[in-house]
Amino acid sequence: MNIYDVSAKAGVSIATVSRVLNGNPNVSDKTRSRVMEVMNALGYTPNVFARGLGLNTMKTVGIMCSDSSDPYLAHAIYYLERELRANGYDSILCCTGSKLINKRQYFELLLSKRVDAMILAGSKFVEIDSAEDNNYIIEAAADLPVMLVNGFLDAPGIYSTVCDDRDAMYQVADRLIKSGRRRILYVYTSHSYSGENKKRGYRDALAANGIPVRDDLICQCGKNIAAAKELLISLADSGLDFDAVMTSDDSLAVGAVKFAHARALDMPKDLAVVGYNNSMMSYCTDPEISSVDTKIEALCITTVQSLMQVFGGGDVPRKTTIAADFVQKQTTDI
Amino acid sequence: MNIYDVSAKAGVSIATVSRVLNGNPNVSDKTRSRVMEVMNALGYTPNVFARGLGLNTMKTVGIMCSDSSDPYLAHAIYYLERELRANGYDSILCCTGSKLINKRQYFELLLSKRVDAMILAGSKFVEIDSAEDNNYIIEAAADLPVMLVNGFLDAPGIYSTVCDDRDAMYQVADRLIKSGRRRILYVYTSHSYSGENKKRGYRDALAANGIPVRDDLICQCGKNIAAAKELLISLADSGLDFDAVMTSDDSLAVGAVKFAHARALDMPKDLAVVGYNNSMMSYCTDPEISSVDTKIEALCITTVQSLMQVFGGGDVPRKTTIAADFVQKQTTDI
DNA sequence: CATGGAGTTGTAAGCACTTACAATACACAT
DNA sequence: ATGTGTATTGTAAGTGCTTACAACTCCATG
Repeated sequence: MNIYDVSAKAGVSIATVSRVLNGNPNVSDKTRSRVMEVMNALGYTPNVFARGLGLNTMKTVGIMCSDSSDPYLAHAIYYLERELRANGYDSILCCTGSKLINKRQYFELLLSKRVDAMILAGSKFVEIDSAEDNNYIIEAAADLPVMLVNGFLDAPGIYSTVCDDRDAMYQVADRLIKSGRRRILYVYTSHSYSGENKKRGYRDALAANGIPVRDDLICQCGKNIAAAKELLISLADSGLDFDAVMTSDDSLAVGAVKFAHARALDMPKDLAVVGYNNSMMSYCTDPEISSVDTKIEALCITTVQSLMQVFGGGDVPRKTTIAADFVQKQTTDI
Repeated sequence: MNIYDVSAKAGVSIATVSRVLNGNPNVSDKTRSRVMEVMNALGYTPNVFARGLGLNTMKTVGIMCSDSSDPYLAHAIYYLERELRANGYDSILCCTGSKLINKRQYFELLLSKRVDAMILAGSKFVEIDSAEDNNYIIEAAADLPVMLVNGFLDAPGIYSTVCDDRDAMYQVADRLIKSGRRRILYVYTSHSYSGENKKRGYRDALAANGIPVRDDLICQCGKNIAAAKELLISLADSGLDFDAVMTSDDSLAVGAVKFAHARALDMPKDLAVVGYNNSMMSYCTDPEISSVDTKIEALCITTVQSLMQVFGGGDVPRKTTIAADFVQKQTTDI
C-alpha cells in the first residue's frame, strides 16, 4: 500500500497525491477530495521513512531529561509530549539517568536520529562551572533549535523558558521575614542554574531586610527525605537555632517536617517549612507543606509554542521567564 | 555526508560500506577497519530514513501510557526507555492522558509511525468489561509484537508481564489477619485487570481464614489523598468499625494516614495501613506507610527482554508473572 | 596449468516519498 | 479563432540506504 496504489485508484499522478498529503494549495478542490476519499477507503498512511527521506524532517523532537521518574521531570515530559503531539510532532525520549553520565553521547545519539529540535528538560544539563562543557550544545544549536526547560544558555539557536526562581525565593523569604522569622535555614540540593537563582533570591531578601546572610544557615544536602531529616537533627544537636526552613525541593521539606515531628515542634508556630515544586509529596505530610508552584505546565506549553514559532521562522526571545506561585498550605502562616 | 562520501574516501563500493554498517560478516577485516576509520574521521552517521526505507524497521518501539506523571508509570517509562536503549532501540512515547480518551486513535497514530513493537504500560489499556473494545489491540498484534506491562490479554502476538497482585494482596491480608486484625477495610481506585486481581487476593485471604467477606468493607474511591481521607471519615462517622486499611494505591494509604491523624488513632496499634506500589509518597508520611513493592524495574526489564526474544524469533510465554515484595515500614507490625 | 570453490566486492534495482520543471487545460480578452 | 496568463497536473530526478545477484580474486587441488 503506497502512493502509487492511491494514485492509480484516484486516476491521478503520484505527484498530485503527494500534494494532497502535504496540503499543497495547487490542487483543485475536486481532485483533492477525490484523492482524500481514496486514501480513506484504502486506509492509507504515508510511510514515514520515505517521507523523511524526501522532506528531511521527521516531525519529531528529541526530549532529553536526567530521570523521568523524578516527579518534576515526569510532569514535564507529560506536558511536553502532549503539546508537541497537539502540534503534529512526535517526541523521542532519552533519559540519561540522574548521574548524567555520558549526557553528551546521549545528546549526539538523539541528534543522529535526525530530530527536528532538541528539548533539554531540567536545569542540570547546563554546566555553570565549566562553560566549555556546554559547547556541544551551543554547536548543535547552529544546526537545529535547542530548547531549554528551566535552564539558560545564552547562544544563538538556544531558547530558554525558565521559572523565575530568584523572585519566588525572594518572595518566600521576604514574607517569612515580614511575619517575624529571623533565623531562616536554607537547604538546597544542587549546584545548577536554577539552584543558584533560588539561593540568590534567599540572600537578596535577607539583605533587603537588613538581615545578615549567615553561611552556617545555608546547607547543601542529598535530594532525599532521610538525608534532610538527619541534616536538620545534627544541625539542631550542634546548637544551631532556626525558626524556618526553606528548601530547594519538596523532598527536603518532607525531611524537615519529619525533623519537626521528631522534636515535637509545632508547625508553623515553632518552625515554618517551605518546599519547592509543590509536588504530590508536599500534600502527603501532616501538616501539608507550603510550597512553590513552579508552573511546569505553563513552562512546557511556552517551550513548545516558542519552538513552533522558531520552526515558522518567527522571532523568538532567547529567554522567557514565567512567574512562580507560592502555595500556602499548613506549614507556614505568611 | 552520505554513504557515497564514505565509499569514495575508503575506495570501496557503497555496498561494502553498507555491509560494514550492518555487521555483515562477508567483509574482510582489512576492509572493515579501513571503512570504520573513514566513518570515524568523517563523523558519519547513517540517515535513519533511508535506512528505514531499506530495512523497513525503525529500531523504535512505541510506548503508550495513560499519564507519565503518575509516579508508577513515570518509573515504568524510565526503565523501559533505559532497557530499550541498551538493546539498541529508541522509544517514542505517547501519553493518552488519564482519561484514556481516544486511546485507540493514539494507538493507531503510533502504529502509523512504523514502530517495530508496541508497549502498553499500565493495566488500564485492557478493557475487562467489554472484550470487543480490545479488538484493535488484538488485530495490531497480528502485525507486530504488543507487550503489556501489568496487563493481560490472551491473544497471539501479545505478551504480558504482570506483577502477582493477587498473591501480594493475599499475603498482606493473610498477615494482617494472622496478627489479629479482623475488620480489614479494602479501598481501591480502578476497575482494571490488576485492580480485580488485588481485590481477589484480599477476598481469598479472608475466605481462607474463615472470615466473611463483607461488601461494606470494600469501597471504591477516587485516586487522590483527600478523597480517601474523606471517605474514611464518612465511613467512620456512619459507625463502620475497622482496624486495618488495605489500599490499591499509596495515595489512598496517605489519605488513610491523614484520617488516622484526624482521629488521633495510633498506627499501627489502633489502625494498620497498607499502601501499594511503595512509591515516594509512602515515605513522606509520619509514620511511613508499609507498602507493596511491585517490582516495576524487574517488570520493565523482563518486558524488554521478552521483546528482544520475540524479535529474535524465540519462543516467549504469553504471560510472565513476577512476585511482589511487601515492605514493612511503620504503619503495620506484621 | 586449468578448475573449482570460497571469500570478497561491485552493480544496479528497489524502497516510498518530494518537488523542480515541463506540459497541459482552461478562462478570458482580443 | 487566437493569444495570454493562470491554475492544475504529470514526468522524472532525486533522497540515502539495503541487498540480490553478478563478478572478481585468490588459492588449493587435480
